[in-house]
Amino acid sequence: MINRVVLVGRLTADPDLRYTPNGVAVANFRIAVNRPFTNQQGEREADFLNCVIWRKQAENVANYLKKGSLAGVDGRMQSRSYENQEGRRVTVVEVQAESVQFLEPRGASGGGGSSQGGGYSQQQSSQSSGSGQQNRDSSNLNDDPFSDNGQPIDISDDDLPF
Amino acid sequence: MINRVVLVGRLTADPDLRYTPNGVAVANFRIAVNRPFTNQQGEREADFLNCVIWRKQAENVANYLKKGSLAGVDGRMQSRSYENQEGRRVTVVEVQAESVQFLEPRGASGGGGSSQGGGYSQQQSSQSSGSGQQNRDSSNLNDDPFSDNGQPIDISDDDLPF
Amino acid sequence: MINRVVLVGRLTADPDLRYTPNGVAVANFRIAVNRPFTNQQGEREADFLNCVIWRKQAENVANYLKKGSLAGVDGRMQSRSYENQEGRRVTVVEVQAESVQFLEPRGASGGGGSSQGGGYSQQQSSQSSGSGQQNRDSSNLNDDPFSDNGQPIDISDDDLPF
Amino acid sequence: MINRVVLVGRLTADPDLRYTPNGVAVANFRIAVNRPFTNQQGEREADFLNCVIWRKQAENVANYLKKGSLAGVDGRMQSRSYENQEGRRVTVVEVQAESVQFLEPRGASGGGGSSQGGGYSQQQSSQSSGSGQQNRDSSNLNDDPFSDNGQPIDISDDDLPF
DNA sequence: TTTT
DNA sequence: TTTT
Repeated sequence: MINRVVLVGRLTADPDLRYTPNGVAVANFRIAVNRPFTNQQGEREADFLNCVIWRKQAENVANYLKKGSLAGVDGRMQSRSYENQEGRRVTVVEVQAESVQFLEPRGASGGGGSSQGGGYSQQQSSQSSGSGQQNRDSSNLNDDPFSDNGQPIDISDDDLPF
Repeated sequence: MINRVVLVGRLTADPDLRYTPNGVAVANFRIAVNRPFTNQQGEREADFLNCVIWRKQAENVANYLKKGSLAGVDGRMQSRSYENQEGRRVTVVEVQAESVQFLEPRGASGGGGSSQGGGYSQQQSSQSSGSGQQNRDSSNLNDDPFSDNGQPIDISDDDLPF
Repeated sequence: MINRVVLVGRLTADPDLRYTPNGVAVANFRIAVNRPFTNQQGEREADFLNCVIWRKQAENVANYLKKGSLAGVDGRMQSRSYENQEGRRVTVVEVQAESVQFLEPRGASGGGGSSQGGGYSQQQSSQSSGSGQQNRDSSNLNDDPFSDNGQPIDISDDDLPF
Repeated sequence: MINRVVLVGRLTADPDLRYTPNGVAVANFRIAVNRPFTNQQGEREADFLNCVIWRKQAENVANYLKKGSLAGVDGRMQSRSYENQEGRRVTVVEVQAESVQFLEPRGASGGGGSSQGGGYSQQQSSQSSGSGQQNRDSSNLNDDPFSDNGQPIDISDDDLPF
């Protein structure tokens, strides 16, 4: 069924690169997309959208994008559901990116990040992309799957559909 | 900034139509979009995506779509953040639909719903669509903004950007 | 770079299935997409868009879609340029489909076509799809690449980027 | 019906701004979108797509974009058909842009153009955009509707659907 | 919690 | 919690 998302926005933080136990790279990043209209108070709001990308492109994203970088994303909307510590069922919606385009000119420093500059190149998914059933450690006190920085993720490669 | 979503899927339940205190119609509905690949167990999974549509189109959606109906949605991804009873900050991502296309042939009955059939017509947003800062009653025990069926929603029309 | 198209419309004719000399299937079809507004005369116009799809999906399209069928297309816009008999350079824009969704309910007969019914299934490109530099026979009197029905197409498989 | 296009690419020439007899601004521009794969010869090709935008945004495009500028386009595919001097019917496909995003950092000079720099701002269509039945002068020797620079276009405002 |  |  048709499921297509295209976004252009800026990273709100440096990307978070990890590896599955089998060595598959996966990067999470969040982009802020400014709305085309202002709210009742005359302020321009933004939407904050989590994105996931796999394999070689994940490493490229980690190497070339940082907080503040302008990037384009072409992918699919994906929903994922888990139970938090209060036993409440939480549904997370994120974008499974199939390709990411770096829109920062080469040598630009977009924000307060730490890595090297981008350069208008584009990453294309080899496969029609992945899945990302990130069955993170449920004993993790933090149930926001985008904030458990630091630890390796406990995805079995059996969960990956490629 | 570019923010574009196109989905085709089936309603998981009848749409939920409400009115703001000022009489603006707003419909919430969820669609299931089957993934183009199967998971490790060979099962075809789906993504469940919440959609919002405003005004005249909201009433059309409520009149012509029901549980099981096939529909196409063209819109934008929107994020919204609120605090639940545990004081935890929850971020909700939904699709602000700008237009909805009914893909059920006229007279078809897609599922177990209750309303009348669809018919391949399409609704187009007059304005570049709305917002949906649905600041629902915070005393509501249920903090899933898609499950507080029944009560009127307490959106001030001042919150609507059109 | 980002190049994304999503269409839902009806086939204006039966799909045209061919094979390259190396046996790669390619189907051309045209879909009519009704505009969301009416013109000055109050008539609803449509856009007529040529689409191309390769390999297994091409055969599925030929088998399950016919004139009048409702279909969804997810793909990329592609331009192609050739010289017509008058020596005039003509640019053709078509959609390279990466996936096609059949939106006709199983058993439905959409229009005046000839083949069997569709059925809500979807075809997904195995690769991030193809190209289609259809360097058709330039001695062909007809320089509309979508109307040279009948003859085999003279694409060398060397021209295919996969 | 669903008809959605999103592109990111670079202008192949300065935009062409004109006015209808009734004073409605319309800008034509062509963008080159690099393909995500290389051809048989290992070269990266591009698609060249004509875009049209109306009213206030047309003037912004003319003021802020020039040859070489990086831009994002969100719009619809539109087909238009006319007869050339040889009496041959020619179909043109172009993108009716609903919004254009300037992706060149402020002060950047993207290419060999002539006008001033862009600046990451975005133009949003007030209406769900326009049409563009650009019934150009049929006595014009050149039947490429994107190359008849210089003369005013003979669109009656009656042809505009807004 | 989920649609065919 | 957020980007320019």
